[in-house]
Amino acid sequence: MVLRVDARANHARIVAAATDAFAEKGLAADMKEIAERAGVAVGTLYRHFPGKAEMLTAILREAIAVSLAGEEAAEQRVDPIDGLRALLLHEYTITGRYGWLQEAIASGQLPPACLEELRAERQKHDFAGRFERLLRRGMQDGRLRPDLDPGVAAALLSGTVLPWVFKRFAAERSAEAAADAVLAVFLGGAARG
Amino acid sequence: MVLRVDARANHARIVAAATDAFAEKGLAADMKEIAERAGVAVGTLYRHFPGKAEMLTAILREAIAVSLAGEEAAEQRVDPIDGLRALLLHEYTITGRYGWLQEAIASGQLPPACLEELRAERQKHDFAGRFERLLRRGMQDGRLRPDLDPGVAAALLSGTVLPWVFKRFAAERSAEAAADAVLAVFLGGAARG
Amino acid sequence: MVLRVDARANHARIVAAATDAFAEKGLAADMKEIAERAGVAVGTLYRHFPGKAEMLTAILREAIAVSLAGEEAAEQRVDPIDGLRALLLHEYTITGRYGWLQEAIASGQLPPACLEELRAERQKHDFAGRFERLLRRGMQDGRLRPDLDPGVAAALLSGTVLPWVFKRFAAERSAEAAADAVLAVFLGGAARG
Amino acid sequence: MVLRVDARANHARIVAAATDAFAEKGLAADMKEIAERAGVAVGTLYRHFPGKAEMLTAILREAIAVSLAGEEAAEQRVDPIDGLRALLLHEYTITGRYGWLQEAIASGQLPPACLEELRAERQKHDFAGRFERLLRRGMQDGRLRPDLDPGVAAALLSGTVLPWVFKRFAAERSAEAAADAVLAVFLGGAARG
DNA sequence: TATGAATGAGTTTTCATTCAT
DNA sequence: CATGAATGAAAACTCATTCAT
Repeated sequence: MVLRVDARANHARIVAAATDAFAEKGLAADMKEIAERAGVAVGTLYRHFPGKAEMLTAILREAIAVSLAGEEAAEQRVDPIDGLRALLLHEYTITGRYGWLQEAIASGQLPPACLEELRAERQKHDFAGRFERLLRRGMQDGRLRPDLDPGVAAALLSGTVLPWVFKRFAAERSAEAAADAVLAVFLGGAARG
Repeated sequence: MVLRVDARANHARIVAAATDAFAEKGLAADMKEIAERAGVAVGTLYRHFPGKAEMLTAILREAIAVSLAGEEAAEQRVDPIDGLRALLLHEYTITGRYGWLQEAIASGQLPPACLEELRAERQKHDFAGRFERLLRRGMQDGRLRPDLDPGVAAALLSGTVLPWVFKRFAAERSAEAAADAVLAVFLGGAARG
Repeated sequence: MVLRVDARANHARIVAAATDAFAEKGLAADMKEIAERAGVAVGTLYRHFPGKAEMLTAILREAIAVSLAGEEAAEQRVDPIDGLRALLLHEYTITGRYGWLQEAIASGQLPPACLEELRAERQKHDFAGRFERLLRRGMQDGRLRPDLDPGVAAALLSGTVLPWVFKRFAAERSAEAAADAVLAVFLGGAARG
Repeated sequence: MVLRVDARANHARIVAAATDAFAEKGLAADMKEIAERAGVAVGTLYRHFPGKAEMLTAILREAIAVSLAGEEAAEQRVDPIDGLRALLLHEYTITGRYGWLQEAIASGQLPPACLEELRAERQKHDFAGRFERLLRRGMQDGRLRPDLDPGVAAALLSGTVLPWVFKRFAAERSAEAAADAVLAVFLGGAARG
């Protein structure tokens, strides 16, 4: 029982350390560094995960779990525009921690094993899809222009979530302020009244 | 002197092969594979570049050169909205070839040597900054809302250029159609009239 | 902590194997061969030393340490002629193990890094200088001719220490006999009475 | 005919360049560098020599040829002490140019092919042996002590010829002065009176 | 069970040698 | 013939993974 608790704590420490390491160095971060950050020996990593790929899988799983709650909550908002705001806010909140994963997935650098195992869950996590669904609801509700192309509109919003873009425009803003500012431009348009 | 023609051709073949390989496999693409794609022996890579890092630098330099022409032309348009369209169009055109570099730079995975050598040129190439400048001009000209936040607006546009976003929304569109569609949403806003 | 014993043993085995390999093949001896001689895998060499140059540095350091004790003891002899004999004897004893290093240093083939780091210690180890100092003392003491050129005399003695010379004349002699024989000729001169 | 002259000149230039390069960098000097020093392309080296080993063989052959004349002349002197002086002088004169070869042979780093082909000639060139023969003659003539050990005495003299020793004691002396100084100590002995 | 040293396959890099021009 | 670009085997080095302690 006590051991279980210890092991569980170690597991969490390792996942956290690996998440940090990957965020800083990309997938090339090496096992030695992860072990050091976690304060354990390399061998210990292999007691908790069969290998690097599985460690990534675990992080991806965690990322998805963390995301899903917020994403689903956002999508369940009655008002689709509230939903968009909540979704942006949620993604901005986690982009610092998990943005690298987004990039790694996007650029096809994750070991295939990761992706296969998580195909189903990733589907659920696909936030660009969620933006699109919320946008469609907004169009049906009459809150958004009926002639909007939801794919394109989702692209505009979801691009702001990627770390490189986010870091740039939101460097000195709270996530809330960032979400509000993006939504203002997005809804109101840039063209003069 | 005569051989220079051959060597020059090989050089181009190597740069092209490396660009492809990096686009597909990321920076982890190995020298052997690059050589095979270029149809030369590994040693030949090292006759053309001192090492992998310098090869990357060369590609980055080429990418910047290719980008700059289009980016500067776009920025020189008299009408800032024409400029935005031209800039989007230009970036969409090259994102397939050089998007991975954008990501690699963004996520800090390039060898430091690359970045140091090209700091100045990268400044010039910074397209998010160009979006911002064009937007400011539009605001001064009265074509865009005076209360626009140009940083945020630039974020919306420049996010659509990143490969992951671009691939998604523009999969079945020409670059022109994509630019027009993005601009339409961006200028007109998503909210109902 | 416990493993340190193992690792320390391995470290010694590696240094010994490398010393042998370099003695036989010169600096061109390759890491694979050194690993085989030491009975470890190549990777293990790199756990103990950052690279080949540092391995050489370690051997050089060891060589100097081994040399210094004997050389300083020789120089401290009250009787400078005893000192010369002790110094010759000492150098003859280690020339089989470290002579190649002497040659490598002499012919400028060591990686610059080695030399830089050990410049100070090498100064102390400079045995030709020690011969000279002992000779000067002998001249002051009146044991050696006052008109001797100590640099030239040191050259005669220190030349016999180099592996190529030593192997030739001392092939079938003990180090003691060799030192005595050299000293006899050196002190007495070759000319007839 | 004209071409022959050209080719011969090139051959000489290459041998000279290679000799310089090996003297500076040791056997690790690379073909590219030799070609550059000779002012020809690498390919040209291979027109003149089948490979690096044969180039070394050629240099060794030249070194021996250059040495032999002087060494034989020295050995033919009527007075064996004149002979010793002439031999020292001769070796000091060429040690700057060919000393590295002496070291390379001594430390067994020459490709076996070199040595095999030149075994016979090397025998003749063996200057330590010549010192010994001259010393024996001096002993028979009564010019040198009858109880001298000629092998040991030869070691004392021949050690001074090796580049490392020679550079040290003869840095600021002419070859003549060096030979005289060495001979003075050698013949007169270092001991007082 | 945790540790960290050892392993060795896989990369990067070098350089003697070949060969198209 | 000379040239210098290309070749590829061999060396240096890295790092995920294993395993003795």
